[in-house]
Amino acid sequence: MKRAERKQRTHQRIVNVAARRFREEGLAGAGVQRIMEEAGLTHGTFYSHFDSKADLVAEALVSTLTKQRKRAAQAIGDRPGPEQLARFVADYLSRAHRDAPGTGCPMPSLGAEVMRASAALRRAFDAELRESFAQVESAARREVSAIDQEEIHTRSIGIVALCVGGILLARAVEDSKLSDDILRSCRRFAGGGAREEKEARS
Amino acid sequence: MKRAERKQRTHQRIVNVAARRFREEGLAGAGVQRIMEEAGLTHGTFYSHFDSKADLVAEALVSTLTKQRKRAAQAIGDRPGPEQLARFVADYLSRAHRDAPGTGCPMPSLGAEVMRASAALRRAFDAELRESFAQVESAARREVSAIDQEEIHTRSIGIVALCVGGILLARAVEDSKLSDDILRSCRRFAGGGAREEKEARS
DNA sequence: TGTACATCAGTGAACGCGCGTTCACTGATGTAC
DNA sequence: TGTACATCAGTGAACGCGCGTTCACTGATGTAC
Repeated sequence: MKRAERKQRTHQRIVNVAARRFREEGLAGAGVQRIMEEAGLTHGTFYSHFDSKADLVAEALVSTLTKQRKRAAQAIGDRPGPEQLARFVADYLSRAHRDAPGTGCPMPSLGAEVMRASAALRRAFDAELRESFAQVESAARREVSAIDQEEIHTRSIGIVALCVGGILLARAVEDSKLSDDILRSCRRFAGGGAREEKEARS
Repeated sequence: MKRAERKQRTHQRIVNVAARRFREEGLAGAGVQRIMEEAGLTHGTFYSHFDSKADLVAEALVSTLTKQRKRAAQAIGDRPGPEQLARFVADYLSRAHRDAPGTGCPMPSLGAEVMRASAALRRAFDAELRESFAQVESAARREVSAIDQEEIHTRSIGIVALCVGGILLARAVEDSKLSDDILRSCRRFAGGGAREEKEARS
């Protein structure tokens, strides 16, 4: 079974390269040939690993969203307490995250292309997004003392949208002072003001 | 001077078609040839109107951001009062806006591509975004009674980011119930809960 | 254990296509006398 | 006012390029006897 093992490793290598390049250059901007080249292969063998580029996109997208949740879980930490949500927000809306689209959350960088993609890809995105909402919701449940379940739900989705929009805008502008201002304002608006100077991702 | 006038009208027609198609299909997805075809012209004459596709992109982007502010101004209305911000949010985070990317705000649909674009385009985006922040800020100034200037600034940027992220996510998911939930939650999170059932864009 | 064979991950050339861009041209429009 | 000419918005064919995809092949790896 060594052959299958090696193939699987190659497969994963392609997915990893693609996941980074898609986030950096967009789904349309990152081509099969250059992804394969960076993975140390000729583009001919691509189709022995994937049926089509769309398959690679789907696998890479799910992979990055899963990794993003792992990263968020690390930022939130395992100590329960009122600061869990604030830590998530501080990590997500950090300068480090803004400056590294290739290793960050795929929602700001690929969301618009997902919106134009096939129903199948959007369904996959759906499922992943629900997981992310649930993750934030469970952190929110321990955050502010006296809010009801519905408000926790509302607040969790709102914070995720705020984070995604904040990173998107902070990356799109040219002036770095404006960009920093966007990050800072979004962190405060999310209620993470108390920890705003602590940026987990350095 | 009739010739110049006619040319200018043609020029504007191209920009209008492009502005819609860019938002619908992305900057990379909308090609010069099909834009020209839809404007009722052959693609050959494109370069008597623009130096390059990048020029068209810049002009279309500025045009749509300006129009977006006009639309927002209309939604906010001219009556001063505490509901101005809520009206902006209700209009922006409406199902109608979500379902019509081609005529809506370009930030959710094109933000990620702007982030990868030239410094020149990002500077143009910069300037437009500042105007949009200022518009929301002036509405926010009349909204909640006792908040200081800095909080108004923070809140305005936060609300814009929330709106952009909310529309982005609401468009990307496949399940319409989840999408509606995202819009509703973001409206409430923005503090626009009181008016949430009133969707200005029908 | 040694050899002959089958497998299949990876190679490299080629495909049709649409992209952004160029350019020699046409012919209606507006101007000059 | 009528005519001859210049202008230039728009035409249509062509360019080189990189895209996603296909396919006949090679040669190292693992298996069977």
